[in-house]
Amino acid sequence: MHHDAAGSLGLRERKKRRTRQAIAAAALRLFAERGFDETTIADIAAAAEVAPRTFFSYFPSKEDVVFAEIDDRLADVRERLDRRPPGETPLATMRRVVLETMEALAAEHGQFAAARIKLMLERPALQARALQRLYDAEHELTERLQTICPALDPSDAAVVVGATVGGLQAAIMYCRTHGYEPAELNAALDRALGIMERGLASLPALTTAPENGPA
Amino acid sequence: MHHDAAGSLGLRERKKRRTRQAIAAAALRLFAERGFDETTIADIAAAAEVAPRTFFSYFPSKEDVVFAEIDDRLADVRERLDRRPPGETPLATMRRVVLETMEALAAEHGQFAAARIKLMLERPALQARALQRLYDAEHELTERLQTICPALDPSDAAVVVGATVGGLQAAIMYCRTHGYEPAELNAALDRALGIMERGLASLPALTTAPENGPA
DNA sequence: GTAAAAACTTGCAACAGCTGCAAAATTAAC
DNA sequence: GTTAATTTTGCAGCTGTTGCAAGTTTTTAC
Repeated sequence: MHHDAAGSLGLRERKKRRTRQAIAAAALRLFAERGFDETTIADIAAAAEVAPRTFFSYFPSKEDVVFAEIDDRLADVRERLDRRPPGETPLATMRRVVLETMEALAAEHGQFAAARIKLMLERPALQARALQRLYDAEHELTERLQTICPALDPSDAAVVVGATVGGLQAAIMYCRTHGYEPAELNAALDRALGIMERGLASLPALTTAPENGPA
Repeated sequence: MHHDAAGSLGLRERKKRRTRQAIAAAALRLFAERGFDETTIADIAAAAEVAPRTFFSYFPSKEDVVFAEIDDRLADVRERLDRRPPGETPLATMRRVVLETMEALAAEHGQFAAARIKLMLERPALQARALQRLYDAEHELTERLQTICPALDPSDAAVVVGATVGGLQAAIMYCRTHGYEPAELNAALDRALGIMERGLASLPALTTAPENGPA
């Protein structure tokens, strides 16, 4: 090797990385400008200066390009899980990771994050894809929880993760669709975690028979 | 009108209903026989004895035909929710509806139910679609919960439904992928409901710091 | 430094899902 | 039985997606 400049990455890898990012950036920009359906693969390829055929060697489908960066986020979550100090209870770990991740997301100010959300809310196909990714992530979390808590019944572990992810997701979507500020979102998440830790039976409204007779 | 035979349904409606069912049945049969991707719209249309173009006036996409009957199931759930006796607490309603629905599903023996599940597990696109339907159903459930419990905070209602649906879904999927019998599934659901009612903190494994130092 | 090998890009052709449109067939209404 | 409304159908066309066979670029070996 000659120089090995640019941090231990061969020319090939660097170029691929740049191309991938160029395609993703072009795609998200065009999606934001004209909409998802109104943008063709040919448009994206032209804007990224590659051949249309090349698009599919970087992303398996037009939908996948929307989630290009999300895998990096998942890596962050994994890292936060690994950073668990000895003595921290699993529940505390959960709470910490959730709040840290939200903080990181808010701080990041991702230019594309907002666009992605908007796209997802508009295009059912994208929403479906996002839900599936979340579902896949659930599996990984369940496995991790089992590793941390060998004493926990495997089916219970699945339930714990499913309920937690489902509850948090509902809280986040509620806040989003109701124009909450980040601070309010954090409060809502904290509240949601509390409900799930203490149980639904801790909500008086759920254990009291409501008046349901009409006048 | 001459007779008004066949229960207050015009010839037109009856025919449409039959056509719709014919298409769905042909599609599910072919999917089961050769697989989803290996079956074309033309195949389905031929088997159902309609023109290919007609398929799309009954179902918006090839994927949607897989979920043809599911809307009827949802109607059942709605009815069960309405059948709430006065004095029943919301938590009890939840528990009752879940268990009744599972019983109905098990009793039904749907020939297509198993095939549908298999398809969903194989085809990511179908799994995504199913998750989205579940997500949409969550919204409706949240609205209903709010109607029943005006005292409940709207964001809390979303969390309650999200956590419940997420937890139950996780339990069901766990049982399915681990070859549980219907009886075991019921037990698992009961257990899951208990966890969510009493809270995650009621699981000792989650509130005890595990040993995490290696040897 | 050059030549061979490996990896990546590209163009071409083709298939399948899906849509709009207008003609043909069917059902309903009078 | 005639007319109006609705449904089915065929057609033409676009887009996403894939396989294949060049052509190009980067890497590796000498």
